[in-house]
Amino acid sequence: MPELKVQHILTLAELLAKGARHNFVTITSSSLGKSINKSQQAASKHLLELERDGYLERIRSGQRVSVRITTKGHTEMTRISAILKSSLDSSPSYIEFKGTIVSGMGEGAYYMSTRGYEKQFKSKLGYTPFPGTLNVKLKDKEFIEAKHILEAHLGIMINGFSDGKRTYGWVKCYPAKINNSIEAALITLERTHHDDSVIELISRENIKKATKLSTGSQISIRVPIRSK
Amino acid sequence: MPELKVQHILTLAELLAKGARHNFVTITSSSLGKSINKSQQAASKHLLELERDGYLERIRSGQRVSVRITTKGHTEMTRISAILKSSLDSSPSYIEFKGTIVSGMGEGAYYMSTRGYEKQFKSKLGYTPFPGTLNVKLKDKEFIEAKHILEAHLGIMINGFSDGKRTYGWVKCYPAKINNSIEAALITLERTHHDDSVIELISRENIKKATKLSTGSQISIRVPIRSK
DNA sequence: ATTACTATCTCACGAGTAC
DNA sequence: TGTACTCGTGAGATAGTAA
Repeated sequence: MPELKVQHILTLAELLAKGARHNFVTITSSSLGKSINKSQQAASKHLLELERDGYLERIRSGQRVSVRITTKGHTEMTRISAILKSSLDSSPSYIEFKGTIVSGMGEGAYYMSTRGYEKQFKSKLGYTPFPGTLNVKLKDKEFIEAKHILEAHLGIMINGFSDGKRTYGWVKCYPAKINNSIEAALITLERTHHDDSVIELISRENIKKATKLSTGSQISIRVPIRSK
Repeated sequence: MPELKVQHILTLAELLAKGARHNFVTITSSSLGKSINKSQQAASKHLLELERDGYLERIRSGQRVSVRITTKGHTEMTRISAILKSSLDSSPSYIEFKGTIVSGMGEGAYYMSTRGYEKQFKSKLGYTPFPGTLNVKLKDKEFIEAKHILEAHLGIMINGFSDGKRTYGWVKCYPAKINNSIEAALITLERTHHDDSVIELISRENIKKATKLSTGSQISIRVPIRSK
């Protein structure tokens, strides 16, 4: 689609940067070559081809050669720049997980309702979660990998504590949306009893009840991330 | 400087557009090839090289291959996009002419102070120009060419008229700055008595007096243009 | 259906050089 | 100094094909 050759993009960018949009700019092929990290010959050929294809015009006054980008050249550069920019901007700002609900909300309940965690959830998450976790078995390798990527991002840290009898590890919370609607938090535990392919979620409500989802249901979890 | 190969830019852009910034996106080399207008083999090689150089990661689940752009890849694309954008934005928004003042302010005076022109100058330009024009002999071919480019842009049109005895052609005015300070207007005439290498300027004041410039002085004229 | 190898072709680049 | 030929080299593309 870009009928402008890829190799010429940087050359045009360089000329544009030198101000050749509206005015003729005097330039030598060797200086241009240095700017684009190519030889004098390559720069000369670029100019020749760009001129031939209508992306720039040249005027010679004896030795001096002046160059100006045509509207066509400018349009094309604008287009490419827009493609790049939009492909960068269109990146979704979330990490998505897909999998199926597994198990009950078994032993998670015990931990989640421990006093030491509950207080922190309330203050850092803004609510006291339903006592129990929703476990989701991830569908593919890529989601397991995504979990590692997620861990590189900042989450809400719930500190571990000890109640004298035993110690409880930290819990990291990542606010998330289930099926693009229910507010929840994906949690990672310092001491997990699951393997890598299972993630755990907590929420204000009993997720299964609130959503008619049950063991075996396919769900999607999206964790928004701030793309610095 | 871009250690990312130029040929890979569009490939990365395509993957980015498919959402591969944070999530693994499933893709085949032949579909990617179609997207970037290359062969399946070329797309495959691009993925291989981009992975080798750390711009993306791949995960295979049997036949399926999922791809995600790394931070390095994203950073590099952002950098290139910024280079392009800044080279487009940095374009000066004026057309510049350089030359030397010639002749006196001879016969222009007669026309400029004609009642039919004066009224229009006052209303369209905002002032009644000093009766006389400053003529500038352009220094180089590129400025003569720039004059033609200027003519493709919209100017302020002063209509021609007839006073019964004779007819007067239109005058097109382009507000300009002389030596980056004095407000003036470059004018082009329907019926000019100069050759292409001379431009005429009008101004509220007597330019020569106001600026200590005289015949033979080198001056610069900048005509701002709105880059649509 | 895939991916990715090998072989081949094309063309971008730089060296040398004419002008 | 300049630009821009020719020509040799190799990167990057495709065709064919194996797995």
